[in-house]
Amino acid sequence: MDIKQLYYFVAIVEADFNMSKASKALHLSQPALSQTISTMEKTENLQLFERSHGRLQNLTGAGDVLYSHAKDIIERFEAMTEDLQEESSQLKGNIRIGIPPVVISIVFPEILPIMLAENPKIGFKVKEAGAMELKKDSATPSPFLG
Amino acid sequence: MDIKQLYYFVAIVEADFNMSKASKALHLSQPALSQTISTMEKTENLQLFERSHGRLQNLTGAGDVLYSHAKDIIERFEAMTEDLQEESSQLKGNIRIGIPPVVISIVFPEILPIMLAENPKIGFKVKEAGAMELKKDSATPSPFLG
DNA sequence: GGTTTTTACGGGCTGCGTAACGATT
DNA sequence: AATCGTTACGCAGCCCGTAAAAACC
Repeated sequence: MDIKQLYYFVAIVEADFNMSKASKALHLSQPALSQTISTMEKTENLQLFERSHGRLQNLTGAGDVLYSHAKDIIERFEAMTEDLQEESSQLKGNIRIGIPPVVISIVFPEILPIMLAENPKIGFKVKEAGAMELKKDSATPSPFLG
Repeated sequence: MDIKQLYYFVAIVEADFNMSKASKALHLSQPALSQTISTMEKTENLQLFERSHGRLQNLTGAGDVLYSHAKDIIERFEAMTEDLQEESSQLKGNIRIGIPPVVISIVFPEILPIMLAENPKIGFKVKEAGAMELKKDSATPSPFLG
């Protein structure tokens, strides 16, 4: 059993037990889907769908059990994925910022809190000094990214 | 990302960040484990462990996030597996039972309710008749499984 | 030298697509 | 005829184990 299989299974249910429809939604060939489900049923030794007239008709009892669990797990799985993507997109490292007092009085209250909130992993080190002072201190091209 | 990978990851954390130890617990070669984690980190584009001195030392922030989610998902996954195994072990079909009155008076109250409770999917059809009558009706060897 | 992790390499398994078939409407 | 599902087949990708190396104790 595998997350992907849970996705496939749920997709079929939510495509009104129509494998062809589900396979399109999954961007997967229909035989691949059929085979996956078949393998699943054999491996777990249970029947998930009621089949008749060569079509899927409904969920069996076991299918019902699987469906509710699958929905739950998928939901949590996607929550995890979301959190992880957020982590991976978060910038890390240290940024030294030098701003003259006149500028910081405008920039700080508006921009900095947002940057800090969106990137808690960044260590901001703000140095407040006159323009002359900053120029001397900084050997890097930009006063904002050093 | 995959359930199996979550298992692997959690195993490492719970083996005190010792891959060799974890690999034994997982019945998996240590290089395979190392590679899986490495692939995971690259694929998801995040670092899960703090590494230094050629060892794993601790979880990173991202690792923390993954760990809590993973524990949760694994727990639910195992709950599902348990439920499914129960489904698959349940016997299905129909059983015709023929018992003479003298026997049924003993068997029914003691055994049958248990059988019914443990196997709700079975359709029990109990026929009560004298021993002679049953023998005539049944062409099958056992009076209990036909 | 003993642990621990990473890298390299090769083989077996599996998941998938294409194709063909079978069943139903 | 059109739709739906299963079966057959071949290939690419991966997962893993063995082996070897690198880093650290």
